[in-house]
Amino acid sequence: MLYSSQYIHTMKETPMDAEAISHQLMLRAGLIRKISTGIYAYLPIGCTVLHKIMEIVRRELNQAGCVELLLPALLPAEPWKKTGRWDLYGKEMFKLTDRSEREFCLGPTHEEIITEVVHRDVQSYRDLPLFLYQIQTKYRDEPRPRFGIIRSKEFIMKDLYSFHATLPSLEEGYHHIYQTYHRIFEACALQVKAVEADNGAIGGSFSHEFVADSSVGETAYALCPHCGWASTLEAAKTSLQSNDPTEDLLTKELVATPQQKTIAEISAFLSQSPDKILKTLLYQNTAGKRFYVVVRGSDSVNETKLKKVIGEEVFLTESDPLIGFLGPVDVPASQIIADTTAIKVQNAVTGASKADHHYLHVNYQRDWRADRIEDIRELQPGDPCPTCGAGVFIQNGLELGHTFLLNDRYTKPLDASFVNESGAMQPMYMGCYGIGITRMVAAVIEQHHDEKGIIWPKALAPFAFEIIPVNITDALQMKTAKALADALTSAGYECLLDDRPVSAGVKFNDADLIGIPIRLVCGKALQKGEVEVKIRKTCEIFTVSVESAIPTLTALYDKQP
RNA sequence: CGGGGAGUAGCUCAGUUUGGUAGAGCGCUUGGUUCGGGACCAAGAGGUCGUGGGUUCAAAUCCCGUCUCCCCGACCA
Repeated sequence: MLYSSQYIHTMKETPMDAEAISHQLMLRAGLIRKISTGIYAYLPIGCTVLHKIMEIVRRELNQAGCVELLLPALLPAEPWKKTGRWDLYGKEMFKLTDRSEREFCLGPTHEEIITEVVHRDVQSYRDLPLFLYQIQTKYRDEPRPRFGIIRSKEFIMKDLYSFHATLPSLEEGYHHIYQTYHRIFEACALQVKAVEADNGAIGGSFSHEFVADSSVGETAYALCPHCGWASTLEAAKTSLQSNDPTEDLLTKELVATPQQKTIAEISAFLSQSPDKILKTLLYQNTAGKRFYVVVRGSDSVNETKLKKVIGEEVFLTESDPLIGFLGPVDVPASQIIADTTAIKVQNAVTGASKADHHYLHVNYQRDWRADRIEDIRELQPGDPCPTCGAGVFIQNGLELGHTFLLNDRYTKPLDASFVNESGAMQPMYMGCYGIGITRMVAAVIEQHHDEKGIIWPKALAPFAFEIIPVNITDALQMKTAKALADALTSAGYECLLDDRPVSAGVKFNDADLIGIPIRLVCGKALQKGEVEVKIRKTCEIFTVSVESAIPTLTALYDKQP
């Protein structure tokens, strides 16, 4: 393939509005172009990489017994209404109507529609289990798209759905896909961890996120260095035990704390450490019902955990005049949700529900009670690992895949039932498993680049070899370059021959930017009958004779990661 | 949704304070000299200064509206 007949437009300067390294490199190397916020076009070499990823995903899934199909991107509203997600999905869903005012959405995900399809065709347990997947563009109206294709309004996802006759079959299928996912990421040279996760809006019982190490990750998760346990903060149970020695319970005391609203201020003003302070947060549901949420001053509430406990959407109230001086004393226990650690704080400091005042020496049972005592605090670095007790780390990563057990969350409302072995009707058990294909491109670049540009792992490289005749007016250089390209191509390797009439430096820098694994230079060494070989990843350079080049190069390529 | 910043040539940006004929570098075109790490010389092309209105003899510049884009935050009492 001649460079001049390809469509590769590199940029010397980094576009101002690109933050993440992968975003900058994709723009500079000419893989993508921005069309609008969160919407990108894939230029030919970006498109090639995308296809390589899709092929790996297909190969591994097909090998694992999954079957590909293609669902529409434009979806009717009815099934979404049946499962309640037409409203639940909220503003993230692109909704539209056709000319006769029928309601549709651009699919943000496809549980409903696949369930409808399967429901029509599958009537017997003999047809189960079933693993169906598609590679399809998804549409989500993200509140804040960012980092190029990492968080965008339109993206390509591989979504797989499994259907089962029994729960054990579902769990077996889940683990099967879990293993397959590790193989997929490994085949794409991605370092990925499986992390216990929250099920999110999709519903279900347990779940994992597959998270890539990345500096631009938006998924915070806890990791145990000792046993390897990992969990997103939204799902992480905290097993912190308060082992304070028992103190004498002192008499509750009202103190003036003018203008001292934050934990930091009160901690300084009263010389109390934050973990001796009770923080009271006021939440309300959409109907305006109040919830007083109590955690230690040193802790934060994880709202995902809180919402799960409450069982509905709640919002932090910011307008109450007593904010800064709220406390659980004298609040009915039915309105209080306390964290498990909060009730153990003895002789605590807390707001007095009176402006500019706090109480000292407040104690659970005696001074306040909560009807609900739950794990709602966010895990903090150094907290004990729930499985082995070692101190956990917290780090960020980039979510590439997510697996869920959905049970009958969708099959029941959509009436996707089958006749089981004993002849009875029952809803199918369902699992769902996604991989962000477009996001993987960015993740690979995040993990494989240097200051000069991208370093493609060979499984994803748009070309295996890049051949550079230093001077295209030199007949010997061009002839040799073309001969090498032809030989490598007929041996089954994709080659890019940079035939542009530009200076050597331009070609070298573009080659480094684009990141083809092996570069061949036909230049001054040709006088000795040699071509120069550069390995992009290691920057190692050596020469080989033209005659022995092909076997040497193919052997070298086959050894590349 | 809240806050901050920015829209001037394909890209990066200057010019705006203090109103007076539209600028630079890179890129692009043509010719020549170069030819192993983003070469040089010469000649060119390219912008209704995001957009609508207002003030003024005169607006990229001042005022009001509007659109788009980027960043940060999305509330821890």
